[in-house]
Amino acid sequence: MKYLKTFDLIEAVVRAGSMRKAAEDSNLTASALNRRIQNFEKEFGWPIFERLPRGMRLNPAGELLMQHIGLQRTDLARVQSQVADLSGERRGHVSIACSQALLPYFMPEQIAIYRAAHPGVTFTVNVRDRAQAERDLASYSSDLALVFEPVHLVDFEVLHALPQAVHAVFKHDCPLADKLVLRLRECLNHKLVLPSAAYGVRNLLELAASRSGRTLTPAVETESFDLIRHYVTQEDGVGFQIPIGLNVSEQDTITHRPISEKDVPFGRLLLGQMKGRALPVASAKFGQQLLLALSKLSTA
Amino acid sequence: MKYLKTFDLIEAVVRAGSMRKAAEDSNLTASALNRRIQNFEKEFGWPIFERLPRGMRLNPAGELLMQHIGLQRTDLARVQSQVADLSGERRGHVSIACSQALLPYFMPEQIAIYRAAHPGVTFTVNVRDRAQAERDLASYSSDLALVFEPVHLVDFEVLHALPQAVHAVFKHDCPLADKLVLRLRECLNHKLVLPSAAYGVRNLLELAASRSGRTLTPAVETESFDLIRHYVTQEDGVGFQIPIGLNVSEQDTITHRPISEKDVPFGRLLLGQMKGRALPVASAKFGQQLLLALSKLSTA
DNA sequence: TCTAGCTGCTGCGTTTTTCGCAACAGTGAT
DNA sequence: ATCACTGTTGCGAAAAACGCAGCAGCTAGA
Repeated sequence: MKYLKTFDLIEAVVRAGSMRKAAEDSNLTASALNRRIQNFEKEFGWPIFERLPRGMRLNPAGELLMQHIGLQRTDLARVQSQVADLSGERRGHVSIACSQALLPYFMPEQIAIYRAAHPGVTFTVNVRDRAQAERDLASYSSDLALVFEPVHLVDFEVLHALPQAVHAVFKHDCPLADKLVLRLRECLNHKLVLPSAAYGVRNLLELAASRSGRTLTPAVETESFDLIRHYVTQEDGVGFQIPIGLNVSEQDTITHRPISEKDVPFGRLLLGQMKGRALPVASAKFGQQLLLALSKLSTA
Repeated sequence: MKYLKTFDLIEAVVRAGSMRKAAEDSNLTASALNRRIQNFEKEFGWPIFERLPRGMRLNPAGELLMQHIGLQRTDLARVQSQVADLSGERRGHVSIACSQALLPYFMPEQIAIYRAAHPGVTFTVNVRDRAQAERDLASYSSDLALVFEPVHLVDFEVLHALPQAVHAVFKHDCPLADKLVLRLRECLNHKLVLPSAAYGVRNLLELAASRSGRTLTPAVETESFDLIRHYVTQEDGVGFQIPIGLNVSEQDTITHRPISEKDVPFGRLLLGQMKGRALPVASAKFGQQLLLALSKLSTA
């Protein structure tokens, strides 16, 4: 869109931090870029950059304008997506921010299902912890979010909530495998492999432990859920995850059991979007598919 | 804003119904306008007008685009309003759709209060019935709505709800004035001056009448609340309104009494905005003022 | 302290885009 | 058939955007 070029240039300046660099990135001379920005500021009524000896930085007015630009872009994408949809062809792009637990099985399967029906739709999957995911929605850099136990919940419109028990993960020959439901104290006697503090599972465990007067002393602490699953096969440890990130096909090496709700409360896996925002067709439809899939999981 | 000129031209064509007329209105030649629209359609990817032998009309894609244009405009206004606000000066514009009952006393007073504090803020007051008011919000042609008993309530975010009893209005020497609270059947024996069917008061009365097996046969039916108030002084009739549109200063000529809630249920005067929309600063602040004023009324 | 290197900014000639004029093809009512 | 009206297009002129070169201001490093 040509009429959006000024906005592109403004963003280029923000990214580059100086006009001359931004001009190079945009295949323009600094003078032309300078004039465009100055003209825009004149029209807009206020300067949007503060001029520093080492370059340019957005001022508060500019920050507000960037929000507008983001909204404007995504809304145009939504319109074009809807138009494409009523023209018969389903095109578009879906960007979703989701927790790490969804990466191994759930999201690949869901995306494959959707793309089988609509090959013209492309996807961006952003791995975000629960706080970052909400910021993603607010800045329009993700259309949907599927996260475990989000933090703030302002501007987060919940489309579906799936309760998930925290599961303990261990080698299949671990004595813990004998029972169908575990108590927390049974697990704490083993070597602990825990996700780091930003994650919802860790949060739930910390709460539960402190309530029973104990502290968690992990042998291994990591941001990678993958590492948790694999480490317990090395050393006889116990990891913790939510079942949507676990699968039966691994049962030959590792297995998992839920921890009693009496010890660790259920967390909620939330599917949501920016409150009040009209999503592009592709994202809205994919959101509906996710909603259906999550509903099936909760009844199963 | 120059970069919005193409959108202005598109709107001009929609309004005029043909390019040549729109070109005149926009101080342009038809050829220049024609090219701009064609170029835009090319960039946009789809035609937005259908060409008829007698002019041009929006196609479905164009209708979607118009939504985007409306949103885009109002969001820019919001940003500029916010920027003006953080620059210290409170400028901006407030557009509000409201029921007729608010016109004589409530809105003038509230607007005067606000403008006394912020002389830079201008107002547009659109008189809309309860259905039109919601369409106004959805099309971004009004920021706020203050209406009695709205109909659909989709996309209508309620900021405050003020219960209002239906009041009977009559000359001060009417025998009805003897009691403090009236029953509906007492009023129906007089000549009725009723608002037309689009209004909430009429709706509540019709429901109440049919429930008691009676029908309303108005002597005068009108869209003007003003006329209702004044007609009852001519012929000894009974009109119906909500108290927020009535005032003590008229007590020398006409007076009013509430109708018992047993007969006619309370209606709700709703202050609201488009769901999920971020309002310009001036509109948001004025909405807060209205909210406060309505709260005082409900406790008084 | 001086210089090299970076910044944003501006006058001027050139290129690109847009515009106005006139003419053309198609439709519908008189 | 004529007339009025529509949208559309070729072409020269006006306007806007651009590139080049050079300006002043600041800072880090020799």
